[in-house]
Amino acid sequence: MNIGQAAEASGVSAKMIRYYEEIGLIAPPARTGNNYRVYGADQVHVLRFIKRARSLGFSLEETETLLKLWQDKSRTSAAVKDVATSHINDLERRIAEMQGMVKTLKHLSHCCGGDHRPDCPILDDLAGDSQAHTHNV
Amino acid sequence: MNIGQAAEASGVSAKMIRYYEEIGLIAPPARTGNNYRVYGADQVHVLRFIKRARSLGFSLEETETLLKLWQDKSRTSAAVKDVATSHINDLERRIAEMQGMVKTLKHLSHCCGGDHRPDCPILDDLAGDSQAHTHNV
DNA sequence: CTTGACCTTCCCATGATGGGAAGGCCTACA
DNA sequence: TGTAGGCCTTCCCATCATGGGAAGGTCAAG
Repeated sequence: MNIGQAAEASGVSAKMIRYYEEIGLIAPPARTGNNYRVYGADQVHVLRFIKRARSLGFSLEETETLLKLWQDKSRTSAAVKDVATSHINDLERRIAEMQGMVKTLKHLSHCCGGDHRPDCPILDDLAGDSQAHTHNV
Repeated sequence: MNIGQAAEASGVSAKMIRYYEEIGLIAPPARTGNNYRVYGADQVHVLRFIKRARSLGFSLEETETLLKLWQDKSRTSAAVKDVATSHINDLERRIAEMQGMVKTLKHLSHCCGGDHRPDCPILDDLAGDSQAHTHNV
């Protein structure tokens, strides 16, 4: 299987497959006489594993850890769970951060007329105008 | 005021102030005879505006738009609100995406023993083992 | 024999930020 | 007067994951 077909089969672009090889995430595949990379079902399986891990938001570094655990038959499930848990914590931290932004922005937007006039509490807030923090009740 | 003091006063690092100047987000400041950048209260105000916009998750490109609107006295608040609204939508999309990841990960973690044994539904899921999607009820 | 679809490597760009080197300037202190 | 250290300057490099594209080799079908 050439790289294009492996990309098709795994959902990982050819560009990324080469990159993963370059950074040592995956092993260099065999080459044909014309220097083309050749992949088998096993490598495609690994690529799909990576793809799935990435889609769950794991970094390539975390993905590498998970890949090694996957291939280590003497791993403990606790080790895997640790990786997952710290990733969950990271995601939840980022979610909370963004939710804070959304909350502020929605409040400001709500207070903004959104009309033809220039007066805008959103800009007032960005400009540090404390007036903007006052709720017009 | 030198760049270090402007950084201190605005909360934007000297490194970033120079970068914002380089990309045209802020105007090049005056220079002293020894080629040092000099900032006044106005420039610090702009930097604080940028800082605040960044803390609300606006990209530098969006921040530039907001800065221009801020400085344009004939702006409409609708124009500002549009920028804020599309940013809110973007944040909410990303939040939902991450929440989906968290949901899946929590489910898998819940199903994972987290003990000394190697059996792990998290890895099974990443490996595409459909068994892992089965809820053990 | 040509055309088009592959493949190869190499370089560059993204977005926002930090690190650090090499060198210039200024101030305080001995 | 010399020097130490704390600023400043520009320039280059690294991050993280991905894509774009050029220049050139290979292969299969027509």
